[in-house]
Amino acid sequence: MATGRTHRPATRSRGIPEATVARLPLYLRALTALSERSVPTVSSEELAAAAGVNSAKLRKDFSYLGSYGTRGVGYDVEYLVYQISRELGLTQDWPVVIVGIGNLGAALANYGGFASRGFRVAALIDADPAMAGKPVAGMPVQHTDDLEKIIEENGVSIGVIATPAGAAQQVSERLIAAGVTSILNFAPTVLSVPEGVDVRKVDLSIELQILAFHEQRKAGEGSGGAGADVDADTEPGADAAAGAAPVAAVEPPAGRAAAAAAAARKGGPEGDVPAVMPA
Amino acid sequence: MATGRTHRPATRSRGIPEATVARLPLYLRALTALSERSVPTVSSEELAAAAGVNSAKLRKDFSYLGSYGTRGVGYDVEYLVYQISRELGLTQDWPVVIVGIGNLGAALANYGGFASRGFRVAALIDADPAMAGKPVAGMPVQHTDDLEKIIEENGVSIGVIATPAGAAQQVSERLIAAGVTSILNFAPTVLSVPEGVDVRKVDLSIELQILAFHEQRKAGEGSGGAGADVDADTEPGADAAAGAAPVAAVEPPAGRAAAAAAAARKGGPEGDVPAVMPA
DNA sequence: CACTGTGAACACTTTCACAGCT
DNA sequence: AGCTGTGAAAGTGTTCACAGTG
Repeated sequence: MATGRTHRPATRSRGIPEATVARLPLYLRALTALSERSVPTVSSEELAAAAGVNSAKLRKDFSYLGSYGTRGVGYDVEYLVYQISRELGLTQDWPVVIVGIGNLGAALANYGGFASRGFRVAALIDADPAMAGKPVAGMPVQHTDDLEKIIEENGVSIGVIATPAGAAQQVSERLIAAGVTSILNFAPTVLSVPEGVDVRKVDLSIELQILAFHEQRKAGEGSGGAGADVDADTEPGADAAAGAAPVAAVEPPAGRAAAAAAAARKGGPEGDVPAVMPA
Repeated sequence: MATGRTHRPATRSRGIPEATVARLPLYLRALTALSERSVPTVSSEELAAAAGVNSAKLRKDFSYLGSYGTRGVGYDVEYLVYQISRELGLTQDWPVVIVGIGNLGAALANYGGFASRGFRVAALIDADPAMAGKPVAGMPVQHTDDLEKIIEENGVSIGVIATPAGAAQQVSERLIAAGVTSILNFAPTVLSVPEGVDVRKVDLSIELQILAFHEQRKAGEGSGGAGADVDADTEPGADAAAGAAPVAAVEPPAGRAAAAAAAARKGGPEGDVPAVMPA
């Protein structure tokens, strides 16, 4: 148990590390695939490979759930599927609402994996009156005016926000006031929410920017100010140059005034990073 | 990602921690907003609040980039925008291709923030011949047959996969063979790629499952230890919330046979967690 | 004085390596 | 013999608190 920070009740340690929780869905997916192929048992090694992690990590993760394996044999697939599902709360049904039915919202609504795993789309909500009543994914879009009613009547506690950035904060406040306590936010904004409400964020441009950072490292940078590509991110086993990365030279640093000008030029036509979808 | 091997050169390295890299886009977004309001300087405290992190973390993050602030004053907004953009590689143009133009692919193609920040959609690619030529986001969809040609001609090094799960691995292999070295994967599969290729994953059902886990904690389970929640990001506001969360009790554990049966019952109609979009 | 920049403490995560069970 | 489960070590990330500076 290591250093218990404050006093954790010595009961069955219910404290599953966040990093482990984030991997459970991965294991579950791999296990489900095995289950469909009627594979009865897996070793930590096999399952880890399927989930894309290493086996020590997997075993450690499972050890937080309990001792569900059999030494010398491995894990019973069906049993583990059940245990992980239960741990994740997927043995109950979670009604969710999707707010903002643009391209992205529609894509989410059509997402099959939703229904198959304990989640049920209870309603699609959009602010555009022209959308109201239109069927999306076999379900009529409802107007934002009814948001509170919909949340309450369906006992919704998880909301998905797929609105433009400008609307997201307000939508989140209405969702929360109506009883939602978990939000999955696709709008490119930081939501500020009261304690006790969980927010997870999915943000395309952040992901791309992180990729660009690493991509830049791979490309050139052999010499000069920035130093060698220290973080031996990986060996260029397969020649990174193949793709002829863009060569545009980075403008050299300059005095603050000049730099500021350069930065200002970048200001796009749109305001802040705009919303993922237009309506 | 990179198996960090043995000794790290003790040179005061350019090694920016991954966690910091992941936050730079957040800072950049907040700074861009300030820049548009012509705010000349920010303190770490203010900027941190806008980005949803705490100020110590922000200062530490910036310290990896260099000393870009002024003691007693704060940071010059324009200057920081430029420095972070440069660090992230956004001063150059990154052509990207999107493969799989279903609902999600179309949503991504229409995503405005793409273009405004160093990323340019070079092509939309889909396997459906019926899609070929159709305009999406003002751009004709091209057929998968031409994938390699498109990648090479445009010098694309970043690919976005928005295909069904079943196609993702193969698509990634073709992208990589053609020169792509960074992939943003929206398909619910673990991609296996050679060393030197970065993959980032965006997965709706994983995010929902993580939310469900925490949601479940909030609902029942009042007695046990774990009380705190995930991410205490912003300042505590009103504690309100108080939603009526679903109360359905989790089925009690049972003997292995019974549990397995229960688990089996859950097997969804669809195969594995299906793709986000139908292509 | 206000605010940055940073060493040092602390907390969390991953990895190692092996004891222990079947 | 084979594989799980887990302490302990190593590595990463976060927070504290204050020295240093404009």
